[in-house]
Amino acid sequence: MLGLRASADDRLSMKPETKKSTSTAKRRAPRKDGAATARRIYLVALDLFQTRGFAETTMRDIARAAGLSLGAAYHHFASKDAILLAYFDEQVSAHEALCDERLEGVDDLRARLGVAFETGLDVRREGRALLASLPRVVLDRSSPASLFGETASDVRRRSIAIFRRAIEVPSIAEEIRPLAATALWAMHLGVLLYFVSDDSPRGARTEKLVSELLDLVPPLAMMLGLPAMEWGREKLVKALTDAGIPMDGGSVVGSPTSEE
Amino acid sequence: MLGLRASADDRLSMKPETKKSTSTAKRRAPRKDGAATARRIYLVALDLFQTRGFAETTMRDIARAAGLSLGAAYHHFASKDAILLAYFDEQVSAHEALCDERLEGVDDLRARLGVAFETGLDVRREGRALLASLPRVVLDRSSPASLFGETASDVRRRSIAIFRRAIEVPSIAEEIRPLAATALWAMHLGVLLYFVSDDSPRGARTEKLVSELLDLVPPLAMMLGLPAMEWGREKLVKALTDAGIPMDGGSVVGSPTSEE
DNA sequence: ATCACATTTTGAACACGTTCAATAACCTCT
DNA sequence: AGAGGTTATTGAACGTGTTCAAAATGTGAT
Repeated sequence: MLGLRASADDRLSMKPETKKSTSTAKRRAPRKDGAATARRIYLVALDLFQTRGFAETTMRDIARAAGLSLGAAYHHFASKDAILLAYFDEQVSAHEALCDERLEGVDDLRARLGVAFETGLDVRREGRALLASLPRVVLDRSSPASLFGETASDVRRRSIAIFRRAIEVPSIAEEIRPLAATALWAMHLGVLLYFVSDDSPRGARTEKLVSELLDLVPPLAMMLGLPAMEWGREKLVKALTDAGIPMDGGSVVGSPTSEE
Repeated sequence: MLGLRASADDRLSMKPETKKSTSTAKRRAPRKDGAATARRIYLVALDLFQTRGFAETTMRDIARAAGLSLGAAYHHFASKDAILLAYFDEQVSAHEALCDERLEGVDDLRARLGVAFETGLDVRREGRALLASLPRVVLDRSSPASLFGETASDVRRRSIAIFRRAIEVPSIAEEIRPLAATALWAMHLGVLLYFVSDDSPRGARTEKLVSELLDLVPPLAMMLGLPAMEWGREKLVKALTDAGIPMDGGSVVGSPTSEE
């Protein structure tokens, strides 16, 4: 009902000690149905999240609905946030797949951007309401299950990579692609933020906004590609790299020291 | 020790029912020291936040340190977030005052931008670590004490207004000032995000980043002011206003309906 | 002084996310 | 079959933010 795919299973369990017994060559068969239970919890939880909202759903509700005890639920998911995180992760996977598929054979920059953004919305349309809880999970450094640090920079990286592939056209110079991809990703985040509170039929309002904003990108890119702009381009890239902000999605705010 | 000013007192109590007895002309003298107690809680709380961190400080700690019971603390502040919010509010006030003061007599655009950004950092330098809790409070819609909706759009509005005043120079056309101010404010937010994890001496790294980024703004503004850019400007402004995103800070993500 | 009233304070309670030691179920190797 | 070890599950507990009815404390008018 939510478009989950089996490939997401290995990302469902986020407990660190899960992969510890790989010392010798012994392969231990998955016991009874550990992954299956995790998946059941996951599905039940998402259903509750969508119905009542994230904050209004308690871990006890989830455990009860999944037919487990509270402690058992915590055995499969390190935290409540981790369940949500798995969902966002899965959405990014879906976005990756759908976007790459529809990008096939499309050459025009504007069209490619349209695909990247449209598929991003398509994938999240059903779980739109749930998206409102994203900021808390994504931006809160203190929460251990939260990204921003390393725990799930993976999601960020992959999400940026989607836009990087979308702009792989001759009209966009190689050297500004990382920067452009990150900029588009940021724009995409802003669009999603708007998407959350857009109650027009199927998010039509957001679609229109995206369409008009994207119309501006190719001309802008063409301008920035002009030789007269070289000074600005170089200075911008230098300023950001000097500050330790890599443009490959490794770290968004780039803490100069602690990141390794 | 934190640069608090008396003018912030009226923003300290965020409970709605506080101002209800203004029916007749009777003026009831402030009882004993309601505001004073609130201020004591506020100061003690900030001290604890700075020392141990926001998440690690409990409301019970705050109440004990202020010599009150837990319930009494909640009488003065609706939530833990509300205390933090009061602090951010106060920082914006300090930014307003300091920036307007130093802006006096400065005409050059680049210099004015420098003042606006530098004072923004100056004001927050002491409480830098505490700033890390901002995203949670600012972006979480579910929390009642949190902005994003109406509760504290005031802070946002005033913060944007600072940058609006900074760009009131002839070289910036009237009609793009709202847009430019909001863009600068967003940039300022990004800078603050970087500031939080910058552990160079006094945030020197952030200073440098700001300086290099600001160098790019005047040329960019000049370019955007060119007649050839009119199409893009108009289209951008139209797209954003069509989407219900006002450029005066009323609502950042612009929920098309519920906002009134 | 006394009454009525608003504010302040208290202490106990609630629901929540999370942790933990103990126990049960199961697999693999001998 | 049994031993050793790993995983799954349980139920109780902890500490947290927040709420609430009741009591205390003051203020203004009678």
